[in-house]
Amino acid sequence: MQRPSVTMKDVAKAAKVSVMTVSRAFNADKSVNAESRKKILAIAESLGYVFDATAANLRTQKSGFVAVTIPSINNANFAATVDAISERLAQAGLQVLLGYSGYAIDREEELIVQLLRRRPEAIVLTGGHHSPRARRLLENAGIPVIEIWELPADPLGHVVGFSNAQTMHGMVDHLVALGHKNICFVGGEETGDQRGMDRRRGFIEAMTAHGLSPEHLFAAGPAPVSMREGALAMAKLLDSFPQADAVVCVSDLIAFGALSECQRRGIGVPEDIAIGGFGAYEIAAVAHPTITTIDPQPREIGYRTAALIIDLLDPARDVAPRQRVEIDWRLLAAGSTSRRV
Amino acid sequence: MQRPSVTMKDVAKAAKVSVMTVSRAFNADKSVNAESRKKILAIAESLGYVFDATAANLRTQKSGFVAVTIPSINNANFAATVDAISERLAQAGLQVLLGYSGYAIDREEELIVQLLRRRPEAIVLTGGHHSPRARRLLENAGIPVIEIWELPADPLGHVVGFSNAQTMHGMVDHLVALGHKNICFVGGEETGDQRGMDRRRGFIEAMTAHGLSPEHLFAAGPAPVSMREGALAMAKLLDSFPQADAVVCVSDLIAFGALSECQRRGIGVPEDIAIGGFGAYEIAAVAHPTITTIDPQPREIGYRTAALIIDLLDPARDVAPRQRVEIDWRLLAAGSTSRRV
DNA sequence: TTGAAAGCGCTAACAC
DNA sequence: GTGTTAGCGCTTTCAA
Repeated sequence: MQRPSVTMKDVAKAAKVSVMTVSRAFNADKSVNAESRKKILAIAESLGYVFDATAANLRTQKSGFVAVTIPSINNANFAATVDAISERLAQAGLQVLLGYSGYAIDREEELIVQLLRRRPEAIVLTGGHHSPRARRLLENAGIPVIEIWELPADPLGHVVGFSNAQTMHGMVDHLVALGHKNICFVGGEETGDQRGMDRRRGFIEAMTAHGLSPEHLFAAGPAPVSMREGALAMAKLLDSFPQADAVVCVSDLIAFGALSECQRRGIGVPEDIAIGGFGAYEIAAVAHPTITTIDPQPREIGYRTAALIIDLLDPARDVAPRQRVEIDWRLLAAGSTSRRV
Repeated sequence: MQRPSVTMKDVAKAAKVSVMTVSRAFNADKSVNAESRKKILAIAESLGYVFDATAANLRTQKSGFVAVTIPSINNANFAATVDAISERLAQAGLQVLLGYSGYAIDREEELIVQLLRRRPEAIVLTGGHHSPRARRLLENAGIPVIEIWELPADPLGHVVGFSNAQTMHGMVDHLVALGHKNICFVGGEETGDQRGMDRRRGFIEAMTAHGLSPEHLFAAGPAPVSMREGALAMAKLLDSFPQADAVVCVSDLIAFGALSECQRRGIGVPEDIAIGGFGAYEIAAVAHPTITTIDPQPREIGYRTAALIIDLLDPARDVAPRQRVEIDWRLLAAGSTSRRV
């Protein structure tokens, strides 16, 4: 039960070759005889040898890791982005080292330190808001830094994202075109969720641009907010502002909670009140009515991020610094916002 | 932009001490003068030094990693387990190295190889079904192996889980007590989702035990299955077996899809047909009606797993081999299954 | 309380 | 096509 610790040396001895040849066999170096290689790998397998990446990394100064931070693992959209990153990077032999910042800037700083100690070859950060020390560490790390899911005003390095504020212009335009005027917003207060706050800001901008009052803002509590909070916030909203004819929610989960609350009260959606969400979560497509939402293409964010990293790590390619990849978002109009008569 | 590569040597030189003293300072060794330590850490920070865990790991033969495999990141329950594991292990200075097996046994084998190369100090596997080579690798790895989310008949090492089949006895007993007889099951066919298949098996056992026909089984497609597939499967079910008075679904997502399909058709839940799910997903508590489900306590699985690992890695504690921690599950009766008249 | 030497398991660089 | 030597950045061990 103790570490058997079969090393390359043991394999070399058993195969009657030098350690170097074993190393070459494992790294698929062409200079090693194909037959020797096959034999060596077979002997290694029979000895139960497992290549030690730690030692190789130290020598080559390449960890094979890409560090990724997300606010929470329990969010289908971030999960989709991470999944896409992992999938694409695995093809390039890179492994994702994942960490959760818990929507807290100081948790993120500590996390970044822990991740940098592993000497990742690149680091991906969800969001563009970091502590001063975190910024310093990242700037000095000497590795590509990619911020995703936002378009930070002052990016650390590369960016793969979209304007969360802009998406809300799309949503408000859609509702105004349908004849809505008393439009409210739920979520995105000061909570550490920068993207939610950006969407709230975008809502205010868009309402103002249409000459409508952007003052009907309802809190849903600190991130992460979900369905339950959506129902509670909607109850508050209906009680305090019954004239509301549309509600924009910071996420589809909130929107679904809001929809549930309406159904509980016998309020018709979209006849009495329209509801819009964000995120194109599965629930938006399955709920009754289906929920109008914004698709931010989370997998596309992941793929583009991974592709950028692969390019950046390829010494043959000379990628310009501070790439800015803007991801298209789409409004998906659905049953929860239908034409007014 | 190239690796600045400040090493301990550089810090030592700047602080006018030996590398060894710097090492002691970073490891909070009491033998180092408190004032020296403070000074050294300040100098290190000013130089932008970041401790190199790779090098330390090689020397100490401890990686600080615990490897964890889950079928998919995009599953709130596995995410909750991983989150709880990470949280608890972080307190012990251990980092989670996460990988996705994609519900495929050969993907899992490849993943296990990749993870073992990083020399984790323990490995956690979701599920108890592995390829022969994977089993061999894990047995020879010389580290604690913990299988979770199931109670495998032939475990590799330790187990933290529950009987998926048993939970369906609970669900069927509940429905039978309410007077249901024509009970169907949706999901869990041969798809690589061992836990889903176990639940399907448990359903068949329980129905047989009650003297009821366990033959109304409906496929929902290969894992991962979700809301959409639930709606489609329910449509098939309603068309081919209109006498059905209750449906047990392999997960709450399927159950919600099934509920949606009923609502679309004007079929009353629970008046015309009762629906049960699994997983205690948030949707079960927010849907209308709320959905009766099984809570498998995913965070508890994570905490108990992490606690076990911490004990196992503590040389002072002598934990018996092949621990078997059984997690309690609970039936949460809700609106989708109400008493028959 | 601090330092010097040796080495963890692998690979770059250079021989042969 | 294969082997030898040296060393990646730390820490163990022993000495002072």
